[in-house]
Amino acid sequence: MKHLSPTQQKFVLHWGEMGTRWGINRTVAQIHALLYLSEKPLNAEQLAETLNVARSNVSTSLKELQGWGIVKLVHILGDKRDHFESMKDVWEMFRVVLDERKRREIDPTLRLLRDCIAEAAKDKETDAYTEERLKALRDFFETTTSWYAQIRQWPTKVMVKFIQLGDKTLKTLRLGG
Amino acid sequence: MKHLSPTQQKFVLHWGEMGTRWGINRTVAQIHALLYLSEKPLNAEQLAETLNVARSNVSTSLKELQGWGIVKLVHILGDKRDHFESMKDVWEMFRVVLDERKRREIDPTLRLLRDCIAEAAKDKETDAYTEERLKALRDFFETTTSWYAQIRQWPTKVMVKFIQLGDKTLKTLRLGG
DNA sequence: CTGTCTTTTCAGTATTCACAGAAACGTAGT
DNA sequence: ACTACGTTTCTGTGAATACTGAAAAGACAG
Repeated sequence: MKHLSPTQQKFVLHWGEMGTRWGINRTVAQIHALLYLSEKPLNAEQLAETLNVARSNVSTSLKELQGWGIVKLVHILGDKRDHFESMKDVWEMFRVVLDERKRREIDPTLRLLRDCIAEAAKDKETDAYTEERLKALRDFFETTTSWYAQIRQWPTKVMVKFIQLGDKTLKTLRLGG
Repeated sequence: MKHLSPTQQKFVLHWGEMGTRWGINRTVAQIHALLYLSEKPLNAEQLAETLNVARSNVSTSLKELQGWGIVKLVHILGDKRDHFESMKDVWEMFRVVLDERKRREIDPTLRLLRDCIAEAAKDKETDAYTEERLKALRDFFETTTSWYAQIRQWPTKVMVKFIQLGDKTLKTLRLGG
């Protein structure tokens, strides 16, 4: 690493930008991009040098990536420094990120919706229409998360096959059009 | 509106919080929450008062929500002020948001990946491994977006039925396990 | 136990982002 | 064209977030 080809730079910058759009710190996303493109695991110093950020910054970003579960610490023979590598299977990687976002964001939202609906049923302040809207939202999240919980277990190969069927599933499942 | 029930407040605050986690401005998300819960369209002043934010802020936030396509301007008979209402069908709402995020973020990413891959094939600086990783990412986005393009057209009813099948689709489609 | 190398924590600083308030602009009625 | 009401744009301010550099903590070899 250390100096990146223009192509690699372009990707790393873009990935960082995408990160910010989805609520991920730019540097965190850039480090992830770098590790994803790298055949060999990299250490904190290499990352800091390549991206021109402080090592402390790299350290916390790596912690965050490990927290997401898409980067892990590995050791290189004869080198006592920690090295890091990204998960390389794209499908698996997105599955892991989805799992985590579900756990951090969707599940709490579902809990809150249930609480709100229970409260709304009791108190007189909250009008019926609001209650109805909250229930609609809850139903949506319940339906989609339960679906996700099932299909996330499928092996990647099955998943890809399924996805590639696309529209055709409609006929096979006789869901009408 | 003007004063919200504690339940409504709880939801509006949470929705705002969720917004920030997904790269949406907090106030924008709160306004959306309010409109979603409200049976009647609201005007800018009502929103500003209820949320205690400046009208100018409401104005820009409403523009943003209209840009996303989940809030629209309506007129009330005998009132010349603009009123706004949120889309109420949750499935449709998420479909619209997904469409928009695809357009703004996924599509440009896909274009960039294709560019990078084309460049990588030519220049000697970018190693083969990087090229391979970029192709894996591109394949992922191509497969998933083309799937989405097909299923997004399904009527909500069909969609819900399909989702509720969950795991069962596997057997019916004979995709093995 | 000591010295060296590495990672982590922390406090201060910089940058980015959100917001308020004022001014400018638009529109419809008279 | 003027007025009244509403919307949008713009600039300065404040808050949140990201980042750096230094110090502390940890690991290991000798």
